[in-house]
Amino acid sequence: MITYQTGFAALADPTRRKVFERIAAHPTSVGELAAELPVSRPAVSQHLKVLKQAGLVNDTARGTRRVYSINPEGVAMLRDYLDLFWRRSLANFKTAAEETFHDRDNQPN
Amino acid sequence: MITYQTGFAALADPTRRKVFERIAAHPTSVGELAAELPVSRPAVSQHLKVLKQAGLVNDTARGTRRVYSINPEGVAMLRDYLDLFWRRSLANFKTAAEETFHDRDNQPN
DNA sequence: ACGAACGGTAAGTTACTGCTTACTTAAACG
DNA sequence: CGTTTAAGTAAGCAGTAACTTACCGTTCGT
Repeated sequence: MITYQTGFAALADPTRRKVFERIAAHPTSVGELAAELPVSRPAVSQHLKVLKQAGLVNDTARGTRRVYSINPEGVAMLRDYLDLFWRRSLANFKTAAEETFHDRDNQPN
Repeated sequence: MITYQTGFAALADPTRRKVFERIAAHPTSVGELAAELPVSRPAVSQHLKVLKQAGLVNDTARGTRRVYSINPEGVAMLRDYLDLFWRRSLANFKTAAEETFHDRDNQPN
């Protein structure tokens, strides 16, 4: 199942985020990623597994290679989560400011 | 410093995300959070420290209490990161589809 | 059919993270 | 002032996470 948990945990690791960003630049194979990064190929494989289970990437068999690309749905899900709480916090600021305004004559603070 | 690293890592822990969400609902004190969650008060304190260093929350002294609220800037930063890669992946899909279209006569596949 | 290329999996090690209890600090208030 | 209330800090422990090397399975080319 794709959850906020798996999504944010996937992006919490710096190496894995680099993998994610390279794939976002253009679809990439496992070996190509491993060549660009300072970790072994199995490490990249493990990171890709985590990213895939988080719903952040897709993979396609392409001969003996396996090409990974970004899954926009998972990315959008996390973005929308953050956007929700961003908007909510702005709304809270607004009402808090209004209450302070209304109370300013009664409550000298 | 506020980074993607600290931000995503902060939201990767389920308890910490609950803390974040409660604060987003309305500014809350440490003790109040601890009363609502299945962890000790020091644990909540430690989570709040991580969230604050990640730039996701602010705190204000309020007598002996300390009230935490959401920091919209940090939340927006993470949202914008995800939005960028979301848009980028959609653009990639589009160009990939166009290339497939152009090649359809030459490359039977 | 065989070898090479590519990639996933297993097992083990090291480092970090989240929790607890115990202690310290700071503000309010009689 | 001393006590109470609230919260941050320290130390220690258990679980997890990110690597490594070694191994196994598939697909392509000759």
